[in-house]
Amino acid sequence: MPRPNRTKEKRAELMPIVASAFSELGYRKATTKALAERCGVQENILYRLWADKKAMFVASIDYLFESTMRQWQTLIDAAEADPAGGTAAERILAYDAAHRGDSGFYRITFAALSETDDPDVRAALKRMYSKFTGVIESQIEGHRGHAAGPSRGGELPGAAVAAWAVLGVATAADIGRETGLLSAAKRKRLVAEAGRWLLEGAGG
Amino acid sequence: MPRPNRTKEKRAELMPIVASAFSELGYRKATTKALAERCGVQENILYRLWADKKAMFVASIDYLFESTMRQWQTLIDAAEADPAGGTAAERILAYDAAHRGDSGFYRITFAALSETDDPDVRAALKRMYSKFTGVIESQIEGHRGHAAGPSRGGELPGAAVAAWAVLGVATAADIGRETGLLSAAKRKRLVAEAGRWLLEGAGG
DNA sequence: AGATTTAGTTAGTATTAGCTTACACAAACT
DNA sequence: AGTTTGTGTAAGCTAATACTAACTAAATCT
Repeated sequence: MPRPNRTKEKRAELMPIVASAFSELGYRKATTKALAERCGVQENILYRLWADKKAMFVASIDYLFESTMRQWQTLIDAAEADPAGGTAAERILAYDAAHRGDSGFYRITFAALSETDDPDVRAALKRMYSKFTGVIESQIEGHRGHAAGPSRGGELPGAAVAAWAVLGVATAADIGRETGLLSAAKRKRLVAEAGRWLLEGAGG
Repeated sequence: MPRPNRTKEKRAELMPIVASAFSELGYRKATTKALAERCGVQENILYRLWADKKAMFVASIDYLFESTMRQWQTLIDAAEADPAGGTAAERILAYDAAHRGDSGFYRITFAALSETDDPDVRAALKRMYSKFTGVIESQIEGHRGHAAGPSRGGELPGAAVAAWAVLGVATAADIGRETGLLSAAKRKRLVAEAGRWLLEGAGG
């Protein structure tokens, strides 16, 4: 029988390019023509890999989320291997404070958030934020359980609330970056300080 | 001489309709046709009031921001008139916790945040967030200065950081609403708890 | 009334968007 | 070799979008 199907590989090859195009351009300006050009293929090809433009966008959301999760997982693994270097929550927070927004991932979330009347986009976003806050929440719980130091006990917001708040603070950093209102140093302080504050209510 | 120019009045009349259209539909789906239909006029007319679609969008951003500020101002005035009922910061927080997102204002900010490669849109956003965080910051300072109760002093994040964090938490509430991941009650808790926490580090 | 500017209506244009068709070539199999 | 399926290239199609032009009617003035 005939030549083998390389669709999956091709999709994997173009996915990062498509995702970064959506990140940089937003949904509207990431025209199918622009996407194809960046991929160095004809528009045609993209339509053999994904049903339509929206599918390319949704796939980009999933892809970028999973990239982030892989990154986090290495930090979680590192924390497990070497507990003395801080909890996973602390490491993620520190990493995020230093690199928040570097990937431009947040830009795609803004694009998605203004396309939420589409059920597929909304579903992808929901998936993403649900998993994100879930992971953050369990990391916060893990941190509060295992970390020494002055706990503020009952006064602390619940882990679920704190998780959403942490996510919000990170988003604020993104907005500060996007508008040019917050320098890299200030963004770092924002994520680190407010994040730590929400994590355990202590000044570090 | 000839008939008087009603341009300003007409603009003021249509502005809320245009703004709500952008809020509901996002930039992309708020076509000039759709905008005109909602306004009950021909597209033509809109182009006599604003230079182009982008100008309508930017005007909407400014308009919605100013609406919010007027709302806040009444709370600030009320706090000044009756200090016993809580500081302005507390009132704004409480109000926001209860009504966050009702206006759909946040939807336009998401749309704007994915159009930031346009200098005019970026400038409008920058203006908006700059004023917002400025007001929040001064309210936080006012609160910390005047409020009684257990202060956590040096451990608190600076007012500027706290202002951005509060804004972020509010945005997280918007995301939770938009994705359907946070119920009204949970959003309220999020804004109230995390907000209060960031405001003064006390459990209320 | 007549001049002059605004307001409303209708129609239209140029471009571009997303998406498809058609066809030649390449690679795997029997 | 021949068949079959996958891949690449080129062109094109339809619908919609942002934006304009042309014209009529209505106000306000002298």
